Amino acid sequence: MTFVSARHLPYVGARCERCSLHSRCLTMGLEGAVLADFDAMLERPRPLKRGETLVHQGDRFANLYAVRSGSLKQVVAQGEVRDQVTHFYLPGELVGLDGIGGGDCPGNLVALESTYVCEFPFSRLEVLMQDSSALQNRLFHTMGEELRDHQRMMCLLSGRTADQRMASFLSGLSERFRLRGYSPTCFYLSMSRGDIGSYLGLAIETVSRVLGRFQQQQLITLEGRQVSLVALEKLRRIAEEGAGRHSGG
Amino acid sequence: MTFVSARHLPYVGARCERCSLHSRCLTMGLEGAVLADFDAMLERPRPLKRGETLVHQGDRFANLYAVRSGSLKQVVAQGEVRDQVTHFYLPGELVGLDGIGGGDCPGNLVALESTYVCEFPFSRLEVLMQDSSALQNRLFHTMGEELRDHQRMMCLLSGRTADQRMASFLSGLSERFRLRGYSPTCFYLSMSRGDIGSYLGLAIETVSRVLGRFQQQQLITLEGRQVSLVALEKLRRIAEEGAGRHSGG
DNA sequence: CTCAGTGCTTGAGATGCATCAAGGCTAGAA
DNA sequence: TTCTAGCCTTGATGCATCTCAAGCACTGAG
Repeated sequence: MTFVSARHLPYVGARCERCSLHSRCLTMGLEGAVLADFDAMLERPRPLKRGETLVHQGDRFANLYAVRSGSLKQVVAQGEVRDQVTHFYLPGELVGLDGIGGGDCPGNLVALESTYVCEFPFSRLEVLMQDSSALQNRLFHTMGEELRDHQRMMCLLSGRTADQRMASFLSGLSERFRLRGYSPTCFYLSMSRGDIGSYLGLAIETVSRVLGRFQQQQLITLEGRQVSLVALEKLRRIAEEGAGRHSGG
Repeated sequence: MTFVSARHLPYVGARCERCSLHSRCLTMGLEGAVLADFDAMLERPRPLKRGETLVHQGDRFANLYAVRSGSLKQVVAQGEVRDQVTHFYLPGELVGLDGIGGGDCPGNLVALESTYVCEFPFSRLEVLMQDSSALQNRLFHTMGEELRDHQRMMCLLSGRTADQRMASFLSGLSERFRLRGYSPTCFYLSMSRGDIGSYLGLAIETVSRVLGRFQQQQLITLEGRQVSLVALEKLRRIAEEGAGRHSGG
């Protein structure tokens, strides 16, 4: 008989092969023995409460995480500069890739609501990957996607108006929810206006004003953090409009 | 006797083990047979002329590249939105990671001056990595670093003043040159003011004005594209000052 | 219930940077 | 040499967004 640490409650029932996110997780395409090995490797820590920190900036890098339910934000503090939100993580997304090869974790990971994650020790993942090219490919692909996401974000932050950033943010969330089987037009913003502003490079008042404007223009409806995208196509168009700052028109 | 394609001039003399960038390249830590396999895998295409395109946006992703000498920029075109520079690559840096797992290349790669690269077919790299955990680690680490770079860039673009961006850009270049054995205080900007502006999210006129101001303040001296960082420490301090936009002070 | 704290909204004014416009410098072609 | 084209600089102006300030709504504690 073995004991389970206080931190790791026995989610004995949980198994990758039965997980609804299996096909969107690192496990995509894994089968049989490899999937079993993978499953045996991971931990399912107790759920995080809203505001609780999963990983602290500067912690030694050791694990990747997958969000099973709930959501997280990554917050980076840089010296005197005020903290900045660099990422939001939704169910089915892989967390912690930016710590790989860096020795320690580049930011705090904070739960935005009650959140369940799976924990993969990276050192064991490395071993598994040596035996499974499928798993190796999967992780490389996921990192490549994250690089492309960051690139899009850099383009967004550099030379787009507040309206475009907000429209892009909302339609981006919509797409991520849709891909995971949730409603693409009606969802709850688990992050505060302040988090959104920090992420988009806008003052909190600007976030509030833009959302208000969108509501007036009947692009969205808003009740607190519950948002409904009434005119998703128009939002998309705003997000991709040629005329931003720097655009000469 | 085999023929060499017109595109691939016979740099027969070049070998990874003798390359001065060996210890900063993907090959870092590789030895013996693995290094020889690696060497055998790569191509050394003819040098690119200034303005020449190594990879076109939308090309099928196939290769990673390492800069041996010269420099490149990555330019991303997004629909109606004007092109945006998302990256500069200096000698010893790995190019193309953001194409992994994406099917096609996310941006144009354009030489800023006469530039030599090495070309690694990614499919062969994948095979080599199955045999060499050192190589696998190395690539993961490099991708992790690139993610952290992007993160820093996102923080820079979101909520920092023009002066801070420029100071950060210059001290960042300085550091990259230093790490590669070049002078950290005196170097040539192979990119135009327009490229810098696009990269930093500033209008070209602003780039010019900020550089002028820095020169007046005796932080740098400037002759065309030749720059000398007179007060590198002050630049670093400006780059990391708490007071930016959004910082409440 | 009151009170304090937090998150959000709204208004008024300040400002950093983009934009528009003009001119200078350099390199290459004729 | 002159002409042209890029690239860069400098000045004047306008505007998007930040900042400051006030007030509302909600929540939890006492």
